[in-house]
Amino acid sequence: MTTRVRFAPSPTGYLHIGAARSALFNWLYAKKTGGKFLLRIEDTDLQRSTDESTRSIIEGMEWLGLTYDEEIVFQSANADKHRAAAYKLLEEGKAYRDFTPKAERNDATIKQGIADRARAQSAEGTDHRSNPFRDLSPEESQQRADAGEPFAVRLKVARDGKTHFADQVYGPQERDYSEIEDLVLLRSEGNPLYNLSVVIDDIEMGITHVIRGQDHLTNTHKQVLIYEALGAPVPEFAHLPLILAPNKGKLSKRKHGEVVSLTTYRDRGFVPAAFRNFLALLGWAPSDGKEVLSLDELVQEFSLEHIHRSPAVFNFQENDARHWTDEKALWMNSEYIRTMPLEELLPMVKAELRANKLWREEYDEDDREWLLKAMDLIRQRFFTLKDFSGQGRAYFSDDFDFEPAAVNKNLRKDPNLQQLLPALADRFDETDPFNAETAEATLRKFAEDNNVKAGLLINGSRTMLTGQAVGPSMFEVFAILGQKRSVERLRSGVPWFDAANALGDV
RNA sequence: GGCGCAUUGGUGUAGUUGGUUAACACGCCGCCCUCUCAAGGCGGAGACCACGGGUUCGAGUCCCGUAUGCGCUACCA
Repeated sequence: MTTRVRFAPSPTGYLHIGAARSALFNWLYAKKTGGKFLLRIEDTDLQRSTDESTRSIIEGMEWLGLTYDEEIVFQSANADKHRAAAYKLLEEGKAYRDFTPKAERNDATIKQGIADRARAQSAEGTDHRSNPFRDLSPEESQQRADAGEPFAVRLKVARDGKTHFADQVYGPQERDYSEIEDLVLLRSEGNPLYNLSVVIDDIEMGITHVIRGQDHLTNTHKQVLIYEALGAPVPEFAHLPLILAPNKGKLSKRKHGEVVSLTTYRDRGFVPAAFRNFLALLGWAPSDGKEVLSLDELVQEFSLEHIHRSPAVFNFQENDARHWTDEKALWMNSEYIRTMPLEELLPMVKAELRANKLWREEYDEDDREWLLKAMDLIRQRFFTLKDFSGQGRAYFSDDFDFEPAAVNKNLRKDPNLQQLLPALADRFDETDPFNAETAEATLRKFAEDNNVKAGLLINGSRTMLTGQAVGPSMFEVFAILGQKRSVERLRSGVPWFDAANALGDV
């Protein structure tokens, strides 16, 4: 039997990184076992579901390279089947009509309400089987329904016994029936509830392995009960440890904002493969400890057995721009940027330059080689794709900013540079051919002639040519920027030496 | 309130059948390299393996208890 797994998000917001990880693990498992990976949008909550959210989920998965194998299933389209299943159980006496009037619940105090009710029930001595309608005769139940009295349909959970299932991650699980209420299958308005819908859809889609967040672990017992009532085979389950915020609390948009949204990583210059790689390491690790893994390696190494049982903390620091997300994610991204094949990096750099009006059509043709060399030179110290248009701007445009600190440190510090740099420009102008080696020879000779340290000229040049205090080897920079631009920029710096024009004492 | 799950350095993890100086990665610090910053190389700080009891010659690994965190407990998903 080929394995069939699914990712089943509800489209009530952006794609959460925890959900993205679930999608990834399902996808990896499907590939690993040669099975199918399906996508189901759980849009039964029509109030909260939006098309925009559905689009963002699909986009996010595309970005991560998680392709699904069959048509997307929209859960709302299956409501009739869910209802039919509930009615079938009703007919068979495995479910019953509950005519208790629907109680209004307040989302904000729901947890407290649950605890309060539990306490009250325990004081009264009532239990999960105390519903007065549980044992109503079929005839009377039918009569009241025919008379138009509203009712919910509840599963009739047996008084004695236990449910069992073997979770692939958490091991054998069992739960006494007495702990499980007669769960509602159908609301009084006739709409199916989550636990029913998932089960029916999973049966319908032929799902063999349900891989999802640990928050569903205890609900699984209820679902097992539904499978059994329906006489359907129960799939394998594998629950994934949750991803927590640094304070070990729940990672949520309301509290933590955009760090939890997958699209943030796309928008802030992550390489999809890097983020995917990072995500794979949250709650899972390959047996050999190797952490930088290609997609193929990920598929090869992936196994449910190596999934952790304890929750993983997504380690970012709020209100700290430098550590806005997990440092390991940032490191992983830089690792990919500086080591991945240039040809693969190129389209991403192109998109980034384009978005900032730094792209020139020649980069696709005559200047393609130049672009690849420039990328290779500057990517060594970049962390995100954004750096190509940010720190890297001076390589693609003459219109770039000077960092005040760099100007102070490398230019204003020594007034002699005011004459030295233009003079160096004159030497460069006569250097032929002009390349990294000749630029170095020229500069060092010039330094000697003028009895100054080469470092002074090198650092001054760096700031003149790139606006920055840090960057690649300067001779490589001269070479990549070329003779003309190097000379121009060395000559153009008069204002920086003027104290009145100071950028402020940084 | 009940039930469940978890607990190895700041973070991610390895440590699958009890015997290790508790390993690796990120981060942090230092040195080398050097025109700067990275990268790279080398080294370092940082964990009484949540706590308390057992079992055992021996426990991060097994058992019991406690604490803490999280989850579920809903006519939410």
